[in-house]
Amino acid sequence: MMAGTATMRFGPILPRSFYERGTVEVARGLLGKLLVHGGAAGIIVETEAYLGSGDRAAHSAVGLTPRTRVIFGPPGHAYVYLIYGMYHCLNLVAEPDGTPGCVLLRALHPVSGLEEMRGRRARSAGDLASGPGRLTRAMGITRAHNGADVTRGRLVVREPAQAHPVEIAVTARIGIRRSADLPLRFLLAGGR
DNA sequence: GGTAGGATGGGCT
DNA sequence: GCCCATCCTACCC
Repeated sequence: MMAGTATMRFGPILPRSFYERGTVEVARGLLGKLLVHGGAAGIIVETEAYLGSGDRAAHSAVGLTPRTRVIFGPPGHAYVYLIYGMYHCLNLVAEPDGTPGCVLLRALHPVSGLEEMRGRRARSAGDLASGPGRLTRAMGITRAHNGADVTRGRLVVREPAQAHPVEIAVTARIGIRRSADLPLRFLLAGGR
C-alpha cells in the first residue's frame, strides 16, 4: 500500500474573499497556509508583497500590458513569469478586480510529495523549495499556470490540517533595486 | 566563512 | 539593447 502521507487531508481551500483584500494582509495571511499542486504540498513560510501603487519594484508599475494583465485582474489567480531566462516565479493576485497587487511566494516547507518534488530537481543543491525559483521547480509550476484560478482546480491554497499561532518577521525584499527599502518581505518565524 | 560571474530568454524602452 | 522579484558553481579567504 502507498505511503500514508499521500492521502493526508488538508483543510478547506481558501476562498476568493481571502485574496480580495490589501496585498500586505494577503502576504501575511498566506504564511502557514498550504500550497498544493497535485500530490505535492508545502507550508508557505516566506512571501513578499508587490503593491499597486508607490512600489516601483512591482511589475504592475509599468501599467497594464499583456504581461501584467493578470495582476490587474480578479484576485485568487496565479501570476507566473519567467525570470533570468530559466526560472519561474509564482505570485498570487490580491486586491479587488481592477486594482493591481500580488504576493510572491518565496519558500515552502515541503510536507507531501517529497519524492515527486525531488524528482523535478536535476541535481539537488540547497533546500528543495527555498527560493522562488526552487519553489516553482519543486512544485512543477510553469507559465502554463499563468492566470490559473487558485480557488479551484489542481493548483490551490488550503488551510493547514490544524492551524497554529504564527509569529511573523518583516524585512526588506530580496533581489530588487527599486523601492528596495520597503518592509514587504514576511517570514514565518523559524521558517528559514 | 564569503563573493563574483555565467546561464539564458522575455519584456520593455 | 538593457534589465531583470534567480540559482549554481568556482574560487578565495
